[in-house]
Order: sequence, then structure tokens, then C-alpha cells
Amino acid sequence: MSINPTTEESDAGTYSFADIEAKWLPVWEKLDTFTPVDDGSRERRYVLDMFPYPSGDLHMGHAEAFAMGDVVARYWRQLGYDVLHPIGWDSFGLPAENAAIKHNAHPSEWTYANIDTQAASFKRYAISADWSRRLHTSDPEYYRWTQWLFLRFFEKGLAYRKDHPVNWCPKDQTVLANEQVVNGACERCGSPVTKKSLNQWYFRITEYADRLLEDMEPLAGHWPERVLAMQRNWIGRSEGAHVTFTIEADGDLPAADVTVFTTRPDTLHGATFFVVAADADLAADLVTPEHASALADYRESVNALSDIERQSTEREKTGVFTGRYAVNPLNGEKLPVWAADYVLADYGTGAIMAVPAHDQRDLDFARAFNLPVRMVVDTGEEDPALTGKATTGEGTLVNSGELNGLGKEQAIQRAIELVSEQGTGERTVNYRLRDWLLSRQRFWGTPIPIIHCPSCGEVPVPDEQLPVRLPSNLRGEDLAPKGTSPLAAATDWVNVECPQCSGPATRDTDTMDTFVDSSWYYLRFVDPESTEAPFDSQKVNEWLPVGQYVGGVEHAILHLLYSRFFTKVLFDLGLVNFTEPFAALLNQGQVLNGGKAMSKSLGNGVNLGEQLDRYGVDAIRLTMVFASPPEDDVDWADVSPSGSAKFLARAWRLGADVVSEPGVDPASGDRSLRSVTHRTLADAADLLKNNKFNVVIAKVMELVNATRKAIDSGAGGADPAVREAAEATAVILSLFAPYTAEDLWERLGHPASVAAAGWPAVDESLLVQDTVTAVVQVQGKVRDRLEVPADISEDELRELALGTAQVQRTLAGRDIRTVIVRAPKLVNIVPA
RNA sequence: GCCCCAGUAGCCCAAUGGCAGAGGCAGGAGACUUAAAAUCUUCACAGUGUGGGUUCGAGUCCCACCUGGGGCACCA
Repeated sequence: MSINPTTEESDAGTYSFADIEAKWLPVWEKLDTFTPVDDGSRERRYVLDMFPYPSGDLHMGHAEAFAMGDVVARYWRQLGYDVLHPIGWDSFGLPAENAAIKHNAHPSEWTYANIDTQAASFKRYAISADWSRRLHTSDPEYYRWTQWLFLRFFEKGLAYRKDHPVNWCPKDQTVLANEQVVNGACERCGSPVTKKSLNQWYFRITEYADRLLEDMEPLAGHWPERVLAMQRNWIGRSEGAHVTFTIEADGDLPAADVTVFTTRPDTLHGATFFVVAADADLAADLVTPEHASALADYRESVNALSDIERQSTEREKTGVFTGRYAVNPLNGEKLPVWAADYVLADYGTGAIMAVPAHDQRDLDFARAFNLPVRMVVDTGEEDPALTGKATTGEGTLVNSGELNGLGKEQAIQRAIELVSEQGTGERTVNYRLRDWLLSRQRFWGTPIPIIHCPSCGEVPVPDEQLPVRLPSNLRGEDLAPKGTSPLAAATDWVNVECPQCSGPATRDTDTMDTFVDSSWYYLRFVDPESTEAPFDSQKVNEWLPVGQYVGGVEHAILHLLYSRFFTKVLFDLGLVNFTEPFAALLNQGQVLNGGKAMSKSLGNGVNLGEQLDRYGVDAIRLTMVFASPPEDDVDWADVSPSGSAKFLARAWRLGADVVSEPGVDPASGDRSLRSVTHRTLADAADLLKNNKFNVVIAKVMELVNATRKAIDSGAGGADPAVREAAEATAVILSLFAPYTAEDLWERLGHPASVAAAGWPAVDESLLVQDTVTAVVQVQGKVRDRLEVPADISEDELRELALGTAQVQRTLAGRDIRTVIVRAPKLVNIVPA
């Protein structure tokens, strides 16, 4: 055998992946096996891989992810479900624009050329997709509906504009959502992100914070725990109270009420000072004239810090006194009001009551500025004022008026009651999640379908005028980032009549974050040609939620959170009847090389095309799936595509040795091989259900080994059991190695396609063994083994075990305390 | 600092609380061959990161720790 694709003669005994690939690809094109019938005659199942971004050709990561998704799609088809497994492209985005600037071209040229390249590669890779549903988010036919959905959000008040300090990437010259800032740097290019105050569009995702959190419950067990944990973390729910402090009047400055958020209202009596975020307007409003210049200087120094510096936890505490005092509503104490950058303008209310004894940050600040520390919860630990370590645990309230003597939890409840009675506070829940900033100052995205009219304000583009197409006359340098959208330069495009008053007006020149495009594409796949609506709700309700979603963990928060949000809004709009888009999620691992992610700078990249040329599509697919459990990383340095190719050839060769006719009754075949076949089918079904694809491949390897042995030194190639085993091999292999499986299937005398052969029925009677080996333990240690009938009773087995010489010798006359019997496999004798 | 995940043979990995080993890679031996490749057969190697606990019995469950990976983080 040879795994060399250039083998010149290809006789019946030589496995040539290149020949097999060339042979079957056109046959499959004609068969159209992967378009769902979609008539309700079979149960519908939807399996989806996160759609690719068209950045050049497919890479090793695509090869892994799509191999996994295809296993599920192909398995579900074998089980007889009507399977929807579509493919499309997330085709708006920066790289296309940057390429266009560089080559003085239009982004669409680069984008659609790459899509064609990737599509051809996907076909070669034998992804069992329904190509008739192919979509691209940059097609006007698609983004028309992205705009339509935006307008529905706008009508509901879920899309709005506000002035706000935003994350700004100085390199890409655009704003970024919080989710796109990683450790203070741009997720895309790595540049340190700065803050800029701009008027921008937002989606009100915070309104859905609670539902995004609660609706994760039923996903447990179907989504990876770490993804759920990351989303929980990101949403950052915390329960506590709002408490309002009055800032006393000072000279010309009037009194003011300022509310704080605290998770520890029980420690109200321990507040010894008050802090407002230095960069919030509130600080400037409160400061007395005497302290104003110090605050201004301080604010300047704070603004000069990058996010990365500011987020360092090692920093010394800094701040300035505002000259004002806040009155504690519970005990009337006057607390000095400070402005400091350790309080965030963006979180909670941008102001806090500082309880240095029981909060480390407050304690650090108190020690830096010699402010008092008062312990109000006795945790049994040393006084934080002395140790410098705040105590945050359980304890008994002290120095706290009527809260004294209560435990922490009781005191929290009681304190909330007290401020509620006073009207100075209430129970509340606070979230870390911010609204989703969706405007981008870039060209290659979905235009925001809003017209700005000097007299009517923000006017939605009427639905019948959608799509608002991108202007076609901009290219090359016209697209270079300038800090404002390049669309502004297309004056013909920008200047329009106001749809309401017909006066002169201008289009919004920002485009949408591409994550908006990808937040609903899984719905469009159900009905991709529709010109009436983004999708047919009835059809969507029939197909969704997606039964199995497959993609990388890098989208644990971004795409998955946004899509969940979109689905909930669409539910509220009555457009879908479910609230979670993805019932099950599989995060495939990364493909590494030598322990590290592949990268140009490390020079450890592996080219997918070269691997396919060298080992064949099936060997690469099999290697990806066999290497480890799907969610684990695959280190390409640790795996053996040539080993996979060898196995495939071995499986394929079975075809030549099966000499019985198709359709022969296997009942008369060799029983032990039949047992292996049916055991393999049963185990594989179980393993596939649990995404243990790597183990399924190990099982089919065993089946191939057993079949080879039966042919060479057992029942022989004419035995019907050998045919049965080879056919089962072809069907199981069809999930992982479609070309080899198809060719084997043909060699076994069947017409194409094995993909539609159906999962063989398991004969339960073949799974039962006549006799099994029972293990006899004394005190957990194995002392003997017995061949016993599989249906032996507990009593019989106990008697047998107690009677063995080994057991008698080990017991050496000791009394028996108890005997554990798990018929027919185990007996454990426990001596007294 | 908080949260999540993982540590089994030289390597990748299996193992409903019940004999630690299914499969593969790399390695050794044999058959076939003039020889090699390919093919077929066969062999060896760990007591499951560490320390406790629960149990008749723990790789598996619980606690603590160590190591590695990931997420969040002056989030009140």
C-alpha cells in the first residue's frame, strides 16, 4: 500500500487517497445528499459551526472545528433525522478594508475572492453542508435585514445614542465594545486602548442582564461549564443596596444627595469616609473652590494614565479631598468626601462609602491618607487598623447601634430594612455588564439605517427603502481611517431628504459592529432567500434552537452573549418562540504546534493545504478528531497523520477481502465477530451522544483489527459476519473519513452514498455474553477470578467465591464480616 | 485576590465507584522479502501530581495543597 498521492498505477489493492477524492467529489455534487427535505416527515435537527471569516484560505483551526461539526451532522443523518447543516461567511470586517487600502481596491474584491477560495476548500474537505443556503453577511440581501432588525430594536428603545467616554483604538481608528478590549488592549490589533468621549450607538443589553443570567440554568450540562462561568463573570451580578448620603451645603454650594452602591450595608457604621470617582462629573460638581485646582490637577494625572496602568492592582492609592462632607444616614456621622481613581465612574453609581476595616481597597486608601479605621464586624481576627488586612468574612456586628450582635447576613438584611424605613436606601442588584457599543467608524460594515434631520432628529430609514447600501464609489485610500467614518466622504450618499419632513438631512455615517451581523445569521439559514422578512418565524421555530453549535472558546463572551441577547429581544418582539439560540455548545480546542498556538512570528505554522496534499483529507480529518477529546487542544507535533492514513488504508483493504454478496443474512455468521460489531455500534452510539469522538475512532480501530483477524485466521472472508463488520466499519467511518468510507462502501457492492446508509440496528442479543469473568476480592484486593454464567445469581456467586482455595487461604480461618456481591462481575469478601 | 478546567506509560489518550489499559504514536522482536518499503503477528513500559478523608472497594466522590492552562479583577 502507499499513501503517496502520485502512485501511478492504482490497482484494486492500493489505497490512493488522491484517486478516491477525485472520484467521489463530483458524484456527491450530483447526489445532493445534504439538503434537508424540510417537510416535517422526519424529526428536524440543526447543527451549526460558527461561520468563518474569509481571511485567506482555511487553516488548521477551521479543519478541526468543521471536522467536529461534521461528525455530528453526519451521525444525525445516519440516525435518520432531517439535518440542517448550513454554511456561510461572516464577511464584513476590518481585514478586508485594510487590504483594500493597501491594494487600492474595494473590500468586496478581497472578501469575495477569499470566500470562493474557502468554499472550494470546504468542498474538498467534504463538509456535509447544504450549499443551497449559503449566505454572506456583506450581501445587501443579508444586511438589509440586519438594518431591519436594528430598526426594530430602535423602535423598542433598545438601540439608542449617548455621549460617553468610549474605548478607542488609535491604530484601527475606531471605537470598541467593552467585550473587544482585552487587558486594556484592542482585541484585534493589540494596541493600547484609550478613552475618548463620543456620541455613539448602543444596544441596551444591560436591560437583559438578569435574563441572560437566569436563562443559563437549563444550558448547564449542554454548554461547557467554563463558558457559562465566563458569561456569569462578565455579567457580574452583585446583590446589595443603594444608600443615599446627603452632602452638606458648603458656602455657595448647595446640599446634594449622592447614592452609593454597596454589597455590605451591614458595615454602614464602619464607614469613615466617602469616595467619588475622580473622573466623574460628580467630583467636579462637589468640590469646593478651595480644593478645585488640586482636583483639576489630579484629574489630569488620572487621565494621563493608560487603562493598563490604571488597572494595575499594585498601584499606590491616590486621591484628593473635595472639601465636602457626607452625612451617614444611619448614624448622622460626617464623612469627608474624597475623589480617587480607585472608584470607577462606570460601575455602580460612581461613588462609595468607604469601610476601611472590611474592604482592602478602602483600607489601603485610609492608611495612605491617615483616615480612621473602625471595625464593625468582629470576625475573631486581629484589628485591621493594626494589621493592614481588611477582614471580610463572617462575624458579629459591633460598634453598630442596633445592629450589634447580629451575624453578617442578618445584619445586611436588617440594615436594608433600616434604610428602607428611612427612605434613604433600598435593596438593589448591580451588574458589571455595560451596554453594547455598536457603532464603528469604518467602511466595511452594515450602514446604520438612521437619517439625522435638523428638525426631526433621528429618523429611521423606512423599511421599504432598505437596504441602505454602501456607496460603491469609495475604494483604496478613500477608506483609510481618519477617526470619522469614511462614509462621510461620500457626500452624494450622505446628503438625503428627511423621510419625515423632506427637508435636507444626512445619513448616519457609522457602520455596525460586525458582531451585529453574526448575532442572527443562524436564523437566516433557515430561510436565506426570503425577501419578505429576515426569516420565516414558523420555519425558524421548527428548526431552532440549534441542536449542536460548534466553535472556539474565544467567543465565550462576545458572539455567544450577543446572540443570546438578540434571541431574547426577538422573542419579546414575537418573532421567535424560544429564548436561547443554542441548546448545546461544543468548544473545540485549538490546534497547536510544539505546545504553542501557530503564529507567523513563531514560525510554527502548519499549512492545511499542504497537509491535505500530503496525507489526504480523510487522514487529516481523522487525525483532528482522534487526537484528543474535542474540547482539548491538539498539538500537531504530537499526532500522526501518517498513522491515520495507515489505518484508513487498513480499513479500506477489508473491502477486497469480503467475498460474500451484499444482502447476505449475517445471522449465520461468526458469533464472536458479530458480537464485536454490535458492541462497537452500541458503544459508538453512546460515545457519540457524549461527544467522545476520539473514543469512537478507537472502537472502530478495534473493529477493523477484529475483522482483519477473522479474515486472516478466523472465519474467513466468506463469512457473512465479515461483511457485516466491514459494512459497519464503512458507516461509522463515514462520520470521520467520508471519502474512504464511500469507496469502501462501493467495494462492498453498495451504491452511493454511505452517508445515507443509516445507522445499523444493534442486535441486543449479541451484546450479551454467555460467561463472564468474575473477580473475587478479599478486602478490595483481587485474589481469584472465576468464569461464571452471565446470569448467575448473587447467592450462587457468593457460594462459589467463598469456596475457592485462594479465598480460603487468604482468609486463613478469619471470620467474615460481610460479603459484597455484584453479580456477575465481582465479589468482595470483608473479613472481621 | 476570586472563579473555571486539567494532571494516568517516553508521547497523545481510554477506563457507569468494582481486575489501571481500549486505541494510537514512538520503540523492540518475528513472519513475508535477495534486501528494503509496505503488510501481517507479537512484546515491553505506569499504579493515576502530593497529603488527608469517605467507602467493603477511589484514577473516579469530598477537603487541602502543588503544577499547568483559561477567565475576571481597585467591580465597592
